[in-house]
Amino acid sequence: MKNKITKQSEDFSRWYNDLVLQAELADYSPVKGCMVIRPNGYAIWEKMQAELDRMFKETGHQNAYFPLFIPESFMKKEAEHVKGFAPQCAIVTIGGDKVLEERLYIRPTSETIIYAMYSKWINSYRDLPLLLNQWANVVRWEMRTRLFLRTTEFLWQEGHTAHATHDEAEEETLKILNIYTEFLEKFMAVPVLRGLKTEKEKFAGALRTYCVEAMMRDKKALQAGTSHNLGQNFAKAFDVKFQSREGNMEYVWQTSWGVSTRLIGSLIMVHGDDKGMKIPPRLASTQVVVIPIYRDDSEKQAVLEAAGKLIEKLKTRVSVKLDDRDHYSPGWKFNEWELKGIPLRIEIGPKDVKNQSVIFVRRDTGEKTPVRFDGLEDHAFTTLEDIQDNMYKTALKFRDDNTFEVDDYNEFKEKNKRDGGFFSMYVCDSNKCEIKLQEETKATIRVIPLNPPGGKNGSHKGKCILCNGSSKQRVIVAKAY
RNA sequence: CGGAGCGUGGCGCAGCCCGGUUAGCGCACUAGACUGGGGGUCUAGGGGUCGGAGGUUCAAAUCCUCUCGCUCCGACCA
Repeated sequence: MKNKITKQSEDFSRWYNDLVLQAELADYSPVKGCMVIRPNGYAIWEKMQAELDRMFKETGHQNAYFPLFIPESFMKKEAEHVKGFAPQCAIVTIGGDKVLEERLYIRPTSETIIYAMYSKWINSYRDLPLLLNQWANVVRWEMRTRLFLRTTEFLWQEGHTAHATHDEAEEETLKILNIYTEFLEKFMAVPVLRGLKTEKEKFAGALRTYCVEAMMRDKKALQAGTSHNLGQNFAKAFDVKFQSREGNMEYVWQTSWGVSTRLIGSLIMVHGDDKGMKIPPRLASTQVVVIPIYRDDSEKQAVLEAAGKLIEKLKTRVSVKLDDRDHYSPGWKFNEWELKGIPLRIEIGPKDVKNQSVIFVRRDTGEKTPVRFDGLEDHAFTTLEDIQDNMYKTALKFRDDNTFEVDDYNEFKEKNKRDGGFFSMYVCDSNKCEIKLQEETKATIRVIPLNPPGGKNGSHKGKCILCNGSSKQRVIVAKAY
């Protein structure tokens, strides 16, 4: 009965694996590098999908579905794109029992096949903007995998839009970045840094890649979502043209953007502790678990009856589950639900029934509070709101406490090695400095933040920490997943 | 692909060097009783041809060869 998970402080990586397996979020599959998402994990993904889907639709996007297989010739049309993805693709060469005339790539992402269709569907400026999204699985042949964070097959959504002008495409790219930010912060209680990827880190085939980056409890960065302004690169490769109002044939301006089941990994690593997972209330399919406590049959009857009535009231405001399994002790259940991250636990025993009150136990703080039967459902609701809020604040404070402004390379190297964290520093645009940085410190430029804090005299400019060359603004450097 | 480690009931391991009764332990599981406000106790059970193939031997979980898989650390990536 001692399925203790490894302590975070002992070995973060083992802690993560233990948690994922023991909280029954996912399991290793018989296929190398792939995972099985178990009901506990999938429930979180469904919640994420529901919220994001709503946000996409509210901003005018529609869902569609494109094939899993992509003709090899499509993959090869956009030069940068092929270069970026060819090394990590799975390819079907046989169909039925015949060798295929043209090999079929299993989509690592769907730009190519979607834009082949766009070129067919888009004729006039009246057809724009075209705003589609698909929920799908994709396959990338990874060398090293980790549950949720990097698996050979994963689930995601990919949005693909086409616009008449560069500015509209840019606006769309940023609009999505805002949606991701809002989703991460409001629902996942994960604070993010928004900004631009460097040339080196951007998506293969994009003009610009924007991203949201979050800090995990081990102070490493995780890219939680990306939004690409594709410019006209794919439009040219796939001949996606439209006739403008003025009658000219022009290439469309495109965007693509996505978040994946990796978000579940970030949820775990941002909030989890030595007891297990912490699901933010807004993503919890079960927000409250009620644990009845009794000794004999007469107590059991009285407690369950009272619990039943309370649950009816609770159901009007929160999602609640009664754990009336008889073969586990209350203590066992406490640990079990804490491991699984249920935000709020309500204990009800004979004493409570007598007092017309119950005990609330918060997963975020562990705090125990007696609460009267009267108005219980409202109290549960506001407690959940408070948990949601507190989880965000705690994560934000952790990130802020571990973000450092540095102007001396040696100081950075030492601190990065010793403590880790996010480092705000000046780095110039040259690829050379970026590569040197990575080679010498294992840290990379995670993001060039939007709206950087102003330097002295409101200027953002500074000297590159490596070569002393000029740098337009501070960037965030960190070790990353 | 390079380095390290590991494959023994569902899970975690011991046994292996130094071959030899019936392959053992903890947890989980089943039945029952007592229990129940932070992972309860006792009793009685079920379950393994030791990753796979080949070899050495009177005899292999144990020695040898090959092979497959997994985890961790690096190079690639959401």
